[in-house]
Amino acid sequence: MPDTDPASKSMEAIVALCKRRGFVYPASEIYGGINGFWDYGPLGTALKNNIRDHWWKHTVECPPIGPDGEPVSIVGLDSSIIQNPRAWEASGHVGGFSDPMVDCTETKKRYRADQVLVMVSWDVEDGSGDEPNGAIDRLFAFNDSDDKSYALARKKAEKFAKKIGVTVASNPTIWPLTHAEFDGAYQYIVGPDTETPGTLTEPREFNLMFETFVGAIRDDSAKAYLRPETAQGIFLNYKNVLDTMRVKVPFGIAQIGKSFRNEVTPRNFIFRSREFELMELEWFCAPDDSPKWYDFWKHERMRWWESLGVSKSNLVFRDHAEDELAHYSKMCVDIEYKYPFTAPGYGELEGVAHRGCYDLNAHTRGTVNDKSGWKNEFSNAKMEYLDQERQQKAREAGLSKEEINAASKYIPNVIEPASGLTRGVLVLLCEAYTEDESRPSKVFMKFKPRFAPIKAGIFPLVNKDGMPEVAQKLYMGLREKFTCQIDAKQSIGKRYARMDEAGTPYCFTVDGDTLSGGTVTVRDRDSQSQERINIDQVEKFLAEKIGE
RNA sequence: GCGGGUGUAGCUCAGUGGUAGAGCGUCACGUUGCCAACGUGAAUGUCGUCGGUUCAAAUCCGAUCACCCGCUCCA
Repeated sequence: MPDTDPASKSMEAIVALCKRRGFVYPASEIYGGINGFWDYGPLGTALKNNIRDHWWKHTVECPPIGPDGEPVSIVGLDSSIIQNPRAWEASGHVGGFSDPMVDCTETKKRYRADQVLVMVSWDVEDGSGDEPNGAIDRLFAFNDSDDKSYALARKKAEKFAKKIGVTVASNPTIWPLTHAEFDGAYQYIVGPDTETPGTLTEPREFNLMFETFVGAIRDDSAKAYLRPETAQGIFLNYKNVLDTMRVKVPFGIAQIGKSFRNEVTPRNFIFRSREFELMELEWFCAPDDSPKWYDFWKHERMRWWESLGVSKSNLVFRDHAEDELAHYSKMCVDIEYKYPFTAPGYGELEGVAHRGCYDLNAHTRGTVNDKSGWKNEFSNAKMEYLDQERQQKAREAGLSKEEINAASKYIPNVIEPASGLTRGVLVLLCEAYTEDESRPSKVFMKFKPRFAPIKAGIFPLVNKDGMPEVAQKLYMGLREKFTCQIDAKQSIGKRYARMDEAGTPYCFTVDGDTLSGGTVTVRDRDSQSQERINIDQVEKFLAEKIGE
């Protein structure tokens, strides 16, 4: 029985197979590659498209039944990668997406500048008050919301205070490292994990958005950004969709597309790359309905991943703690997969976020982004929604005009299931990779038939006695409906082995009995067992297996 | 961004200063009677890249790029 636990699989072996069989290549490899970018080969592209099409079908074309028993309403969109840069100011990405970082030159540790606090040891009980005390030229930094780090800094401060004959206040003043008072005073600051002052660098900006220039002139007025997520394109078109598509809240807008993040450290094959593909659904609903929909999409999305053939035991939910929520998010849960490089732990595959009314509000004129401080004086969109069903009910209930408005006018809340398509590819590759010493290829890719890049191999057992002609005829009939390959070269075993590594679920072999009795053998990839079926039944057989 | 490791054919790797190699894979021809069979033949390399030392560099030195591992980061 082959082992299905990702913990037992080698990432290097999976990467090697991906290269060898044409799933994934390093981008611009003949020039030495480029960090954080990958090209999808013929089989990888097919696998990616199969996952993408499955998502689109189950999200847009044939969406699930909602919690109230009614089919949910979702429309598709394909927005531009480059948008007006003000969109990214409003969304908070230009300000909030670039966290200033400080490095410790001694310990080589890196901290987010806004998460480092400094104990201002001027505030000692020697009566100096707020006046800087020249005798005390050492400030002790620690990590925000880390009690141990605070205790350590305090201990260091007390030791130093004792040396110079003062005591530290029981409740010392604490300022963030980003406080203007510390400009040019870094030589006095002792980092959270060191004893010597002056090892922290000035905060440095790490903007994760790729910049480009629109038009021929490369100045700041022409600066634009490659989108770091597809979601904003949906929010920018929310009004357009509402005005033209006869949709009403609750409804969803779905989009699949490339996104770009200038990651500090791309790592782990295609898990964290700088160019990747997202499948995002923005679900708009009334604020008081939002918990119901959050819960619905959370479980719906897990069901969807399971429908790809991913083992339940390799998937988990992980609810975000309050302090790790993004600036826009009220609640967030990740669906995580047990990747070989995270096992026995799990790594992110999809996030389902409750974004509240943050995004629609952010694109409304007059809104001030609470993270970046950017004031929106450019948008001309009003995002408030009039819920006429609620309005009608409120009227019938005989409520006052104010009460009717309160009940029926709102900025919709957003539930966002956002998954990485390219991470889905990685998950299926890891999930399918199965070592089996007993077979010639030593390894096979156990894709669920529906997602396999190649659905069937068609082989004449030997290249004579009319078998190639019969195989060719079978192939010509099948190729219009299924991606399949005919192969008459070399030994039959070698052909099976090749198909095992490509993850082709079924191989049909034309042999002597085909010529006399009209049957072919079907070789099953996973069990390696064979059965005979009538050559006329091959198409039906495949259709049934792939539909499962 | 920091530290460690690796880089030679499509893959796995050998080759420690003196003519660029093996196994597997790929391709062609022959053969074939169900799991990488066999025979014959062929293609595939600026030894990651750039520079230095040397009569001579895959090999020694420096830089750089990419990948892997550990930190860091991941709205």
